[in-house]
Amino acid sequence: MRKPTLQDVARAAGVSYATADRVLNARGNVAEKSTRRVLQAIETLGYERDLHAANLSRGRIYHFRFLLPGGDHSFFRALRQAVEAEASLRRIDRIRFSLTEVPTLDSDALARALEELPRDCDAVAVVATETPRISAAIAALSAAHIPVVTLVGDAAADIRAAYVGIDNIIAGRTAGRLMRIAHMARPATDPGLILPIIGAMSARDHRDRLMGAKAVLDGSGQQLLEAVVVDDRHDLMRQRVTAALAKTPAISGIYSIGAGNRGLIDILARISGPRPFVIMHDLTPTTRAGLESGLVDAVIDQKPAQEIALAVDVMKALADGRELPDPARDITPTIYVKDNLPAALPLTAPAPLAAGETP
Amino acid sequence: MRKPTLQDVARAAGVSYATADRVLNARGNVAEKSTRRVLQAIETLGYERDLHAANLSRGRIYHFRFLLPGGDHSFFRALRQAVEAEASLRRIDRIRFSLTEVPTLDSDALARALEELPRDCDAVAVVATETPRISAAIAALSAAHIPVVTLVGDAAADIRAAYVGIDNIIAGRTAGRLMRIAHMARPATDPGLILPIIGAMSARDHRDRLMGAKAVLDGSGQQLLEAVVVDDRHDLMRQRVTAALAKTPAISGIYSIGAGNRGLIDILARISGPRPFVIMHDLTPTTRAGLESGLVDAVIDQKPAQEIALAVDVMKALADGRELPDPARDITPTIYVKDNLPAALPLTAPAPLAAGETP
DNA sequence: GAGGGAATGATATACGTCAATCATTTTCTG
DNA sequence: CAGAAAATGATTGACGTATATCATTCCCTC
Repeated sequence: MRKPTLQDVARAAGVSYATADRVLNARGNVAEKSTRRVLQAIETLGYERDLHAANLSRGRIYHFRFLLPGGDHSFFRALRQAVEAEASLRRIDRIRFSLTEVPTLDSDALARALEELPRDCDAVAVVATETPRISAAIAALSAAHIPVVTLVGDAAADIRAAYVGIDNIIAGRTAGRLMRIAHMARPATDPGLILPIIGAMSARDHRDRLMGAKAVLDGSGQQLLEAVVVDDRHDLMRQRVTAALAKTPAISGIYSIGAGNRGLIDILARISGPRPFVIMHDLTPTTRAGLESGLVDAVIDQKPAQEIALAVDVMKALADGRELPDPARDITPTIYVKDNLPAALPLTAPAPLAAGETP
Repeated sequence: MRKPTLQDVARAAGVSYATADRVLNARGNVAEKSTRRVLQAIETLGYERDLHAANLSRGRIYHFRFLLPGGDHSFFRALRQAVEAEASLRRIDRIRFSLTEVPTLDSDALARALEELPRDCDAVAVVATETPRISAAIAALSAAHIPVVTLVGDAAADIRAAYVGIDNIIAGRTAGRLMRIAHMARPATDPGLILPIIGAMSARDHRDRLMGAKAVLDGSGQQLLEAVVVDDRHDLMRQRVTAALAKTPAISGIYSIGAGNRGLIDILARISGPRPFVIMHDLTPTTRAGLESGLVDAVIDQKPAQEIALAVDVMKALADGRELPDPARDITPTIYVKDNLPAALPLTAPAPLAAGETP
């Protein structure tokens, strides 16, 4: 009862191995009748090509390229580290990675990087924004049979092969929901004031989050103040949020949509008396410390490591022409509170392997 | 710059392929000097055995056995479905699964199943409870070089090879934290009453969750009432929780620790006026509907599909004698609210493959 | 029914490893 | 130093597929 091989298929179809191979690999010069008989045999035997044997024979090594924003923002650093981690895990699967850093928030630089990308790879993953030039570059890659997976931020849906990342409107809605929960016991006469803090209004993901939060808070009674813009910078965060708190002392909730949270935590630490309910994005050393110290109440995370792992699974499936992996492993915004932070410890120590011992 | 093969290693070590093979596969009859030179060559060349070629040569097919509770509890059904899903995904990796259903909550039956388990597999995954007989059975399997991975519930940590699942104390703490957040705006004179509902006090996971919640709520002002025990049954849930609500109308929060939530949702739907803040466990059709309708405020989930996927990764790594996979993909209790529910839709439709087209 | 192109079969080599055999060389022991 | 034991080298046939070559057979057309 072992798995059928192509030999078995050929025998069952009453043709030679060579013909079965010609059908399987679409080499042409096969009579329609033979093609049908081979496909029929594949069907009835439940034949599946042994990918590992095939790749071994071809000497194939997968090559996946990542185009990720550089710079020292914690989130992108985490993404890049996740790529390194996957690289060492997947070497065994004959997968090679290339990681190119692109200037952050520079859509022309990204477009150029995509245009100049060497066509020597099996798939590309890129943190995209939606501009015509970038869309054109992605379409060109697709035309060259290099599927493009968008990561974190999406491009036009009909061009890229798949998007792996959270929906930022949903992330914003989730934050809004937590705000409602934190405010639900307040008296109707004082439902609460919520201050959103944003990196830039031009950033699509930030706008989406704000929009999502607003949608959930509408009609809840809580008033959403005008967003403070801080350019993802700690210093501007300190300045402008301090000013906002001075102007509106009754603020009962803060939703920090982008980065620069170190500045916000400094401010929170100095507040005496009741602190507002605070939600931040992305689990970084800073936000984690904020949760642990109790200055931050919730962090909404997109699990960069899992995102990269899923992206690699998707790219592999695309390269093999297989179905895309289980959507149940899809990325949804994760809520971290003080108590469900992931451990920084390994699962369990591996059993030591004696020298020369074979698995 | 292709990957070095064992031939390359042999050449570099100045020995024949046969000797290098004898070292790599610990076949014995090799001089210590040769062993050293080969290991040295492996080191300097960075040689890694090509697992796929090796398995092809051996004709090896991995065989993993799952021992999962049967019955129609949604959570265990989800676990079993996840195994089926992995089975079809991993067939390509030459992994075969066997799934045995064991009576729920019957530790003797589980122990027997473990004792009688055919020794024809490469690893076992089991939803374990901690009894001496089960521990002994697991130890026996380990002694027979069959690593055992515990799932959902752990056994003695020094016997099993790895545990894949959430920490239920942490899950309980997370629920407690959400309760605190939902109650944080209440006046000090009326901090709130919280009703825990439990399946059975004898269930370790339920006890742990309750303990975790209690730890976080201690000192918060909210009073944790005595737990109502409902045996994970809808009918008892309806009866006893109705009674509890009648007796203590001021209940402001309900923490349902186990199953039987269909009964609870029936009750909640009938409440007119302000409803208590409700937390349940495990995303099932029932709890999902509860979230969507607004009767339930939060669900704490352990992501069974991901849990199974991680367990398979772990078993594969154990079977290959490799390091265990990235702990960053570890399982932490996930908080679902109305707005961050996972989509039931696929990631993206796969590109259609022309007849006979080769990937 | 001959000629020509299309279709098919037979066969070989390679991919990297495992597992085995057999001949040969080295090392050890008394 | 002989003889035995240990170590090594050389080689071979799997595993399932890819890819290529060459000879043969089939079918269509004129």
